[in-house]
Amino acid sequence: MEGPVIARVEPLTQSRAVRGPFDYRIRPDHREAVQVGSVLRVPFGRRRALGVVLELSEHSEVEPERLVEPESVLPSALPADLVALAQWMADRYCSTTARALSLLLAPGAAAGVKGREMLVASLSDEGLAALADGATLTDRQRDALHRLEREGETPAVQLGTDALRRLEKRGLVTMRRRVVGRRSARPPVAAASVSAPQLTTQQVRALEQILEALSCGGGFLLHGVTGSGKTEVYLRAVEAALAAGRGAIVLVPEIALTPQTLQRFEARFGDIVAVMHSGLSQGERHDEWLRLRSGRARVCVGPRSAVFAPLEDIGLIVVDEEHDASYKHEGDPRYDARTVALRRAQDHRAVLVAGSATPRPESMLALSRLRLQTRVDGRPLPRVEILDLRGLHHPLHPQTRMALADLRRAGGKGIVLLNRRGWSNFLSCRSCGAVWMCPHCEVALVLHRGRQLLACHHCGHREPVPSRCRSCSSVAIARHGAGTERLEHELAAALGEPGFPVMRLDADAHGERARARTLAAFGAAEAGLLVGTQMVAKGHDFPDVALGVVLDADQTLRFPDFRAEERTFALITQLAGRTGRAGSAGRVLVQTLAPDARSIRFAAHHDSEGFLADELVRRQALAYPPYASLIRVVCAAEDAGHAQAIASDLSARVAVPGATVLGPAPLFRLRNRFRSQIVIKATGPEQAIEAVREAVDQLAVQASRQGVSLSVDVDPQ
DNA sequence: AGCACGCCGACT
DNA sequence: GTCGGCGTGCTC
Repeated sequence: MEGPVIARVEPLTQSRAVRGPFDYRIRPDHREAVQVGSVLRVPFGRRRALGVVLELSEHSEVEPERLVEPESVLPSALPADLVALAQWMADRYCSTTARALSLLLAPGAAAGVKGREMLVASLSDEGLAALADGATLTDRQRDALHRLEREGETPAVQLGTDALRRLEKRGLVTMRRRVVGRRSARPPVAAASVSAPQLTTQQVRALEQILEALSCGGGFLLHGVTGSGKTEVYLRAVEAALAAGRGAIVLVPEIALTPQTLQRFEARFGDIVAVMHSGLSQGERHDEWLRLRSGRARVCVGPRSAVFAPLEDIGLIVVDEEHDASYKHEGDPRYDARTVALRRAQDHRAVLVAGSATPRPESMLALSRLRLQTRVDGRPLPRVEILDLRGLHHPLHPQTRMALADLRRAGGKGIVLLNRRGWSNFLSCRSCGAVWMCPHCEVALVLHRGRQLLACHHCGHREPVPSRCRSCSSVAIARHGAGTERLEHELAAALGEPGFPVMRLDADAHGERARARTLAAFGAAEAGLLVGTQMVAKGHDFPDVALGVVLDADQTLRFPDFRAEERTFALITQLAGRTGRAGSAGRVLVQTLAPDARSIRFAAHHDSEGFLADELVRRQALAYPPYASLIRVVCAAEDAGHAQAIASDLSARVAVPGATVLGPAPLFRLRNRFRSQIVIKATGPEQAIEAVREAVDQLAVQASRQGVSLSVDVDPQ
């Protein structure tokens, strides 16, 4: 018996119109290497493509003369369970197997990233003899040989490559290239060597339930106020999973600014942790992936893509800050890492623990809840005051101004949150009224004064700041609205002084490094203000923040979306969670034009219980998630008619019992493409997903020929 | 006849 | 996504 000779291969094309699998005959010399999950280079049409083996078989339906052989087998094959996961994702998110597989491949596998090689030297027999018989050697050469004798094979750079090269010529050392891991080895840390803090009663109770489920699987929502010690519960649960000989995945939101969580895992578990973060190069990611695949690392900490960590046996999956929007992938397939985590946990009979201070209604319904109601340091929650901004013409409420002045006088720290970047929202001409718009999108350009440009926040278009109006040549240009840049400027002018710095943190603040520096500076400062977008409310733990201010709480509320309330509640609650100090509770001010909005009221009372109960009632009454599923399909094309036509065709095809189809409705033009959207609301998601998948598959060829791209979003955010 | 273009199917 | 084959219709 020579084993299977046919490989069913999915070619990794991005096109919806190309569907595999395609059969290939496996060469005898490839038979051992080719497994389910193997990545092959295959002839495909008159081109070559990468493909992933979905299945092995003895037979093929294809006529033998048409079968060809793969050219090569790439290293870093995908584990079989991830191949199955990709196929499930393709179905669930109405995408293609090839696109899903591309997301799960080892980082850089497609680009041919390999292990990094390093020149290493070792002592030859002649070299050993030379040391003994006192051959002519320079001091440097003698040192090098002695070290090689003591330590064996050593990286050449440590001994001086030039000296070694001469020794090599004389035959005293041998040099070769060796594949090495890119990340500097971290010291293994014994679990006991890092002192773990004493757990609170509630932490103990939560942990007990999680540990009990480790043998059979289960899903938990760890609902705990900020500072209630959720991370310590995760750490203990991971420890237990490791002790049971299994692995763990810890998902964290995509904020490169919170290395704290990563560091706690590394400090507790040492080199058994693979950390995926945005600071790693592609090669480093690849090496971390290999460490997981080979079992050298058994814990993976990282953002949403870490849910695809190639672990053999997963005992636990943690989703930290489970309400965070970054768990939703914005490319195709538009997967939700929380949903995928649940699926993977089921596959591996693992426990899922989703933690948050502001959980989603979805998780309330789907998971069993564990509560952490007290903070580990006993700190009380801050007083939250709602400031009615109606009828006021100044962007700062008098009480806000007073509070800021008091803060400066007392020498404390404060965070001011404004969810709007830039200097001014939009510019208009005072004489003819023309508004500066993005040439590619139907949105106004935002003024960035510091960078001296107008920018489109949707497509990235930028242009110089105008000195006169394009249509009427007037030089009178009005700047409307204020963003974080202007706010920082004005607060610095009004309050800033050497002992009271005003800093800004938003997506504009040049690069991750600069942001990390800003955070470090604010963390270390005795007093001062941190001004920024929602970024400032996420994940960072600064001690001693006495005042938190939300300048425009309605900004998220005005968003035309059924999750607007949830987002607003979360934003205020997260900021409140960051406010307060050991001695005093701190204070949070919420400026709003809608002081009676439910989300704002509940947040002011720290009542996530009440908010969730109320929100669930509302969702049920309106038949919104989690009581129904939404599927959004966007058709985009340079030709408005084509986009509209495909959308209409789609909406006619997806009508299934139990589903309501809304639209097609036009969306604003984006990146030079007109867009038309339909939304399907269904009580039973499976049927609706299947209907959409079929309709999209049928229309895929026609759409691509008309230059229409289809984007399906199951459970949109 | 020669060719540009659009449509359509194939890709193992 | 990309290619080639094929039909149509225009031009030399």
